[in-house]
Amino acid sequence: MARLPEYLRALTSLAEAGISVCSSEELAAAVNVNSAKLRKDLSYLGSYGTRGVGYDVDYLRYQIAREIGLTQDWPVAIVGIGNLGHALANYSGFGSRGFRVAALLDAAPERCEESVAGIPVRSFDDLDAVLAETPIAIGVIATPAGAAQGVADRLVAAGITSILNFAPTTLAVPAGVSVRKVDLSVELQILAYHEQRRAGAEELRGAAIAAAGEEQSA
Amino acid sequence: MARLPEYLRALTSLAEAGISVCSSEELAAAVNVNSAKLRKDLSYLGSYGTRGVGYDVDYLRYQIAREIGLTQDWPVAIVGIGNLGHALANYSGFGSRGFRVAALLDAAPERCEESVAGIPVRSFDDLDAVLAETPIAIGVIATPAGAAQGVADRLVAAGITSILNFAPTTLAVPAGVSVRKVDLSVELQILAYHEQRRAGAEELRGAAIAAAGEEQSA
DNA sequence: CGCGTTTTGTTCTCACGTTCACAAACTCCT
DNA sequence: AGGAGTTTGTGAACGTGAGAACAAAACGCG
Repeated sequence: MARLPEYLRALTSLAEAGISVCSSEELAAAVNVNSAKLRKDLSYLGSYGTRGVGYDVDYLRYQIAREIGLTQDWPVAIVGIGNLGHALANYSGFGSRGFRVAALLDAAPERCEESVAGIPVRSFDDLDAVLAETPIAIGVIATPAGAAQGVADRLVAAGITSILNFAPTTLAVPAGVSVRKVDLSVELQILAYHEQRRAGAEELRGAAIAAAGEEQSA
Repeated sequence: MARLPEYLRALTSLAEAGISVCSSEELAAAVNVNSAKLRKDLSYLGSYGTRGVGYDVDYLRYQIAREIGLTQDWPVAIVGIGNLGHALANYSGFGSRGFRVAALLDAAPERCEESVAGIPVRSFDDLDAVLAETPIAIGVIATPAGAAQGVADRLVAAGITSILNFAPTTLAVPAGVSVRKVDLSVELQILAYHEQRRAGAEELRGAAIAAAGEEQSA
């Protein structure tokens, strides 16, 4: 389930606050979900709570981390070291959960600095050589939209089965390869849509009030 | 619907390729969705296709853009000009669709350069003053997790009703405020989960084959 | 002008996810 | 030890969204 990471983060917050036991109600409130849904999600990975008491924060944290696979190391390669690639390479939250930036690749490595965040930038053409040196589990595409599909194809051909795509394109990949997409522009458009609907509703309300006023005056 | 932006992008691609008419089947293939679902989505905003022919690319593009609200200007403020804030301010895809970075805010503006991408960085304490100078429709939070809720509260208090949150926290906001979340770490964890399941399935297959072999030999 | 072909718009069915509600189980207090 | 109060885990209803199938409509051709 896609909610497990959220639960995990909330549990980590609780643990840092010194709380060692919490109820499904409390945890659900922290993640803004229904408590029944949360309990069902947790029950899916086993009965790790005690009735009448709640969940042991640290124990549940470990169980969720194990379910997600965070007990192992996930080496990540970032392709495309532009503005976004830089920011991603420097992103501290990366390493905190078993994810490790193991390689930086760019079509034109001479264009950017030789190393970013202490990691050398290699040429994307050397992909196979890099993979031979260090295993890579997840490829992050931070290239312009035009290059994304080509990069994805080559990553898949090199044996990578998990891709996180920041380029504003829908990638076509064979079955058995997971792709997650992060798209700034889509999120903004969704916000704009709701914002516009709110504005439209307000106008309608205003018009209705005006019409009511006219009716009264008529 | 959250798929409209995807359709819009695919249509733009088609238009750039010089295609002026397309069927629901073609468009659906470009976005990796079922054609019936696509037709249903489009019919929700009116009957803009012609049976036996398909959809006029430019016309449909305009209709979707109008539905989303992209025919107007959406001024955006970015709060938190760290690594990510920099990258966002410089992100070119921002302006392409009616979104315009109208203000950059940071708790400590003296820490970063005076201006990023040609836009001056103001102090977040001057939020009200900035809003008085220039209208802001959408607030983008690119601060560390700890500061995010406080920033959100102040944005909401200042009258902003749409927030795009890049900080790894779930924000609590009053009803009537839209929040979209972009969370790198969650996406990676979802990928890791699937990757682990794939690895686990492979092991199980291997074990089953081994067991079958043992059975045969027994 | 009418028929066949193509493609939309829509209806119906189904499956999934969410929510409610309750029984089982555990703790605390007397 | 027993009962009251909590809280989990889960079975059943509910609503929503997805997919298949079909009717209506537009175009082209004879």
